[in-house]
Parts: sequence; structure tokens; C-alpha cells
Amino acid sequence: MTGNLARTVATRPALGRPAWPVVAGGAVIHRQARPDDELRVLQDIGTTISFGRNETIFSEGDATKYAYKVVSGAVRQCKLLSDGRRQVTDFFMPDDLFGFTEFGLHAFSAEAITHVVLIRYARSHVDRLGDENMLFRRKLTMVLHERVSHIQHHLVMLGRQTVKERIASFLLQMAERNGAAHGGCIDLPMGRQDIADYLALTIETVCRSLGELKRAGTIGVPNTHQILINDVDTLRAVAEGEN
Amino acid sequence: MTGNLARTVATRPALGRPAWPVVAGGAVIHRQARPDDELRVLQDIGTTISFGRNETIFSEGDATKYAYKVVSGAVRQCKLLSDGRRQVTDFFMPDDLFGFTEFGLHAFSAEAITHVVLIRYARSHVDRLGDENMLFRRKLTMVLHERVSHIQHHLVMLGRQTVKERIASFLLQMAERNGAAHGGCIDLPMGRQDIADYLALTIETVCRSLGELKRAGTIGVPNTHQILINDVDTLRAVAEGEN
DNA sequence: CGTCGCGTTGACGTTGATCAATAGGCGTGG
DNA sequence: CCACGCCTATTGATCAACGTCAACGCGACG
Repeated sequence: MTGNLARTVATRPALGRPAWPVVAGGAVIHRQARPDDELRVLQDIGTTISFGRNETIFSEGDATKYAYKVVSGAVRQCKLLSDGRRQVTDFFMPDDLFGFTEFGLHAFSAEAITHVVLIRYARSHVDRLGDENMLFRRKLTMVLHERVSHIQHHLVMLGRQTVKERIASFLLQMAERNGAAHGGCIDLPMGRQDIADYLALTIETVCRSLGELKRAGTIGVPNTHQILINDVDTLRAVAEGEN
Repeated sequence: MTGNLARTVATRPALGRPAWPVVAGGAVIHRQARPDDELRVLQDIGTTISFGRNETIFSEGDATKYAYKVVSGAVRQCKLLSDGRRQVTDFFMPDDLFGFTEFGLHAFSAEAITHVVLIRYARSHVDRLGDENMLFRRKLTMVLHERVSHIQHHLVMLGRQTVKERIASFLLQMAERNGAAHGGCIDLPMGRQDIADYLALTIETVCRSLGELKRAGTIGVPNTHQILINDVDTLRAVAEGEN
């Protein structure tokens, strides 16, 4: 899972003296509410920025000038094939970091799923911090390792799990991110098509599988963007392939 | 499956003056032939070790005590599901680094595809180097970023490419690693089952697809472990989905 | 009230998996 | 050297999971 840090809430206007230059353009300086971890050194170098639903944050091929942190809302990272096929490679939720690519150009695009508030960091500043501050650097390395781990897990899902297993795994993953790991109600900011493209399925197959789980009583679907987990154990069993 | 029947192969006696402490226990110091990059600082802290075909280098759940570099031969990294389904997540070839996981336990296992010679580094030494040496640290970070990039590409393959596209992409990928990016003959150290598990297919489907490409004249198959690329352009077209 | 976007459900077709039989390479032992 | 057995690869026939196509529902919005 990507970046399990403390929940950052709303951002305030600039109060402090930035330790590093702020990016140009009348941008608002971001101060974090609870600078209680290795990332607190980032607090003075980011600017708050927001996007509306379905707006593009960056596209495949754009220069990797910035890195981002989600404050609120949700982001999808995806790859578009020439003929329109789409693979969503990740969802980013509050406190997740993304866009930390080392190469000159982004290989994927990032789009706002909902209205989303981000903090944007200039790569040059992040790199400088990484060289100067060991704790921060270790944190970044850890984030990278988490990404590798998460993507590899995703890879196994797509490669070797059945539809039902993927859906169940996905719901459990979302539950964990919602702090509902032991059951309860989870919010799904993304629509069915996004889920389908994340799990490499069609939207119809996603619907049918959710329908099955619902009919079995394992989950409830109060509305399109909420899932009620009635039976975590069964869901776990389904995710592990106990049909 | 924790049997690490590591046959340590004969290595040269120590010649150099290690800049950092050598791992304990009569381990043989490794000297690299061409210390021409940021990794040269590793040259004095590794021990050479080798494995026979299909031997396990480390298993899922093992402590991440070491990291490795391939000298010769090939390694597969894979995940085994409870019911025997297998996903190969990566192949490692000469000069590739692997096993650099940040967490306490390996999430995947690594097995020798052929007889393989590795250099093994104690994680504690690698970490120390990372803290002390900026160039080395940057190299490690770069390696991590490359891994992320590579796995994401793999993810898209599995999620949104057809069988033929996957096979063609795989061959092109191997060609590049063989330095045969513009055509020619490539060596495939792995068997059909490994390819199938890498591409999330069955062995039969891999055979049939290779057969098709062969019948179309795009490739030649002199023997199981060699592929002749007759027409790179067509292969690229197939990989991009031009049916 | 009509349209639009999204989700859901049903009927049908295709792709790739499964099951099964055959072929080929390689090492071992006669 | 050949014969045998083992393991892997190849090819064919059939099947089922999931995708495709199509129709309909439903809430939001003008």
C-alpha cells in the first residue's frame, strides 16, 4: 500500500518562513497540520493546487517537473493504449505521494477522479532534500519500495486471479484504506469503469460480480459509491480462491 | 520449500584491500572485472555464490538478509498461490540486481532458471553504503525507479494486451536484453512454462502463438531456447496491436 | 419532461484454458 | 552405439469464462 501517513486535513495560507524557495507564480504555500513525520521537511516547499472531476493532472509524455501529494479526493494513474484500451495502474487517496518518477517524462497519466486537492512539489526541491536529509531520503526510499510491492501484488492479481478473487481483493484493499479492515462501510470514489480498468475487466463483468457478492449477502450496495462489507471472512475466502 | 541448497562455487582468494568490512565467516571476497560505475563500491563486500538449475535462492517469507547481483545465468522471481497457480514477476539476467526489498521478509521467491552465478551482498552493508555514498545511493534509487517502471509496463501487458501482443512484446524485450534490438538471434534461458507464467498464459497458448509467428515467417525457432527474429518491424506491429 | 451519463442485466460469441495425445531432446545405462 | 525413460514442447479437440452487443433503469440536470 502506498504511503500510510497521518491524515492531513485542510491547508492554510502561508504563515511561516519557507526554508527553501517557494515555486513561482503567487502560489499558496502549504503548511501541514501535523508535521509529525519524516515528510515534515516538505511542508514549506509545496503549493496547493486543485483539479475538477476528470481533469488531467499530467499526461503520458509530460516532463516530470513536479511530484504530488493528495490532500483530499482521489486520483487515478493510467495508461492509454493507441486503440483506446485503458489500464488503471493505481489509485491515489489522501496522503499518498505520486509522480515521483526518475526519468524525464511521465510514462503514465494522472487524472482526478473526483474534485481533488493536491500539494505540488518541484522535483528539484525534492531531490535537494533527498540529498541533504537522511530521514527524508529514507522515507522516500520506503515509499518507492512500497510502490514496488503494491504493483507486484497488482500484477499477480491481474495475472493469476479469477474475476471473483480480483473483485474481493479490491474491496478488501479499499476497506483497508478506508480504515474498515474489519468490515463496515467503504467509500469508492471511482466509478465502475475505473474499477474495471484497474482490475483489467469490463464494466459489465464488474457489475455482475458485485451482483453475485450482493446476492450471496457478503456485501451490500447501498449506492454506487458505497459498499457495505457484511462478511469480511467470506470476502477474504473469496479473495484467496475458496470457491 | 525453504531448502536453499546453495552450492558455493570456487572463487578466487582475496586480493584487494577492502574499503569496507568483508562479511564474516571465511567468505571469499569478490573482485569485479570492470569496476566502471557507481556500483564499484560494491566490489569488495560481496561473496560469490552459485545455484543449480531450479534451485531456490530465497523463498517467500524468508528474511531479507541479502541482496544479489547476477553474474551469469538467469533467475526468475515468482509468486506461488496456494493452489499452485504461479506468476513469474521478473527475470534477472547478468548484471541485474535483485532482492533489494525494504521489508523484513521476501514477498516473492527467486529461483535459478539455469545454473547461475551470483554475488551476494549483506543488506546491512548495502544500507551502510547507501547512507555514506551519494553516487551509490542515487544508483540504487535509479534501480528502484527502473523496477517500478518495468513492473508497470508488465502490468499493462497482462491487463490489456492480447496473447499475440504479449508474446511479441516479450520477444522484443528479450531481444533488447540480448543486444539484438534490431533483429537477429536471441537466447531464451527460460522454458516455455516460465514464459507462460510470466505472461499469465498457459504453456499451450505460448506454443501456439510462437507457432503462428513462425508460420508467418516473422520469427524462426531453431531450437527451444533460441528465437530468430526475421522481421522486427512486423514483430513491433504485432506488439502494438496491428492485427 | 427529455436528455445525458452511468450502472445493471440478458443473450450470444470468442478467446484462451483444459484435456489428451504425440513428438523431440537429452542423459543414463546397457 | 543404441535403447529406454524422463521431461519438455507441440498440436488437436472441446469447453467455459469473460467480452461484446444490446436493451433497459435510474438519477441529475436543464
